[in-house]
Amino acid sequence: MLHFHWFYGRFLLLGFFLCDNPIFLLNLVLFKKIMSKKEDIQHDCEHCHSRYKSIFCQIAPDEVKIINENKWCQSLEKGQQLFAEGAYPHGIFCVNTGKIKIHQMGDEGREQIVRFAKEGDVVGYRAMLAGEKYSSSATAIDTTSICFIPKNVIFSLIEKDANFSIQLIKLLSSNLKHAEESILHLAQKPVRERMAESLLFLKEMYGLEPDGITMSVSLSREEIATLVGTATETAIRLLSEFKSKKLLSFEGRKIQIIDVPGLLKVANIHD
Amino acid sequence: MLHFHWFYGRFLLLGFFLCDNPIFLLNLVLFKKIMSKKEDIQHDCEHCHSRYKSIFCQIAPDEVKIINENKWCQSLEKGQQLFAEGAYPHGIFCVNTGKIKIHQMGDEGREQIVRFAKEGDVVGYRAMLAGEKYSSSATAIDTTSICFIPKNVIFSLIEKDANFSIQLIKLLSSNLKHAEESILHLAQKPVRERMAESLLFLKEMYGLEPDGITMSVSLSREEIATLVGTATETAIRLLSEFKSKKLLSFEGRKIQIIDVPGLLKVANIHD
DNA sequence: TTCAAAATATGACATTTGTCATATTTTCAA
DNA sequence: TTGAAAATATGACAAATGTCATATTTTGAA
Repeated sequence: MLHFHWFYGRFLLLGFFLCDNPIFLLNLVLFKKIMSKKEDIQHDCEHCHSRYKSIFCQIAPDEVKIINENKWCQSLEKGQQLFAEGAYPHGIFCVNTGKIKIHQMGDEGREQIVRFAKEGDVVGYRAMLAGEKYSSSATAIDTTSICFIPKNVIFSLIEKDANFSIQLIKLLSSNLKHAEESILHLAQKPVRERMAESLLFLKEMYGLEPDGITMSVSLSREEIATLVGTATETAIRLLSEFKSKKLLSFEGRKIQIIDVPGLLKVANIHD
Repeated sequence: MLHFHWFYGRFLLLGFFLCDNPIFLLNLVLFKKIMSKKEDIQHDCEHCHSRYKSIFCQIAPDEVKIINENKWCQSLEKGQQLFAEGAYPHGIFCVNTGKIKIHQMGDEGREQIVRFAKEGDVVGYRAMLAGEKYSSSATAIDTTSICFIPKNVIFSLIEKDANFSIQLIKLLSSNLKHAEESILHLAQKPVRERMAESLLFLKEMYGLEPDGITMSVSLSREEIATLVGTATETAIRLLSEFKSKKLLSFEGRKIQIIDVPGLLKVANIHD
């Protein structure tokens, strides 16, 4: 099953690569028919619950219709890659449900997580809008359902709807603000503070399970380390330390946040 | 003289603060008349040499005229602050000539440089476009001449000209790409590599003097440290090390780049 | 010019953090 | 179920980097 997904993913990327070339568009449509699985429900944008949380929240009904006719939905299993650093973007991905990490590969083959996405977020737009190759990869960190919207649809929307441009501008501005804050913290905060901060960030980003304490997102120690910007062993040690200090508890990858004020203190976050 | 500039800067910010309120617009005009110095030449956007290098390179002549009528030019001395973290933006600044650093203050009162701007670049747009307070400060690191364009002019340009929106989107995308690369490098590269990289970056950004080896930008050791993300002493030691290894030479703040391939090697940059 | 303040430089040392080795536990496919 | 591989955990140690003290040089205002 996983092998099938991997195989399918490769073909999908090939499909996107060809989709700027009109000769291959028919092939792509056929390809979709053949490769689409039952799980890949083609959602309806007009009634999409996550649209109202997204950059598409203000667009005209006509435009929603155009998107709906041109989009294509897909589901991803945990660990499946949506796109890879170095590939060419042919559209953007809207997250319907699930969780995505945006990550880059460092010189020594170590990964660095730079952003996350969840329901209502849009993924893969930076490179597409800039007209560049992807500078990061995107991978599902949970079962995820996404819709792909082709490049030309987005650019014609920018042409027609200044409000949509402003939404994109605000999104990029927000990303940039967070990135620059990360720069500041990576340069100046010790690992312990960054670890506490990252855990609180993940809690804010993905929220808690119905029990009110367990974090909804489940990451490996290595992934947590690549988010914090430290070695896996250091991340493990810090998590154990936080556990022994009763700031949190965990059972494998299920982390419970016990003491938010305590974590804020360790993270050196005041006001 | 410097005291006068500081004083003037405060009033300038006050002016911007009031300029959304129509009642104060007349006052602002008067204020400009009174406070403008001879050095603050009011340039003509239609013949502006740096416009063609900027996000305004493609806008219609009518729009250039509107900008020209609403803009206001100012010159800054080295060290003078353009805007401060926490203040509210009322427009954007276009750099005519000179050099600007964008920096944030860390918890322990240590500064972190997150971006630079030069001729043709635009400054202070992130916060303005996002409708937020400034998340960074901007300070001249050389004698600089800037033009201020009010918020409403920019937003009406976004409304009218989709191409201008795309320019802004590409600018933010480019900033975001660089910021995420910085995150990767701060998290994974040792200080020595980052120092070599930063020096090469400054050489690319601001170029060399006519002698072909001296860097045009002149920063204090402390500023270099806040760019690299390290302690001032470590920055000093690394510069001395590079000097003794004949990768560069310096006399105070004037740094000569001697061995670019050597620096690339230290920075661990291949291709 | 002169002098005090700031910037630069350098040594000694402490601390943080990463690396390597290895044990233990968990996971997952055969 | 079972066994191999992967993930987690922990100790010992090394390396990188920051901090503090202090000397030297440079800068800029009186």
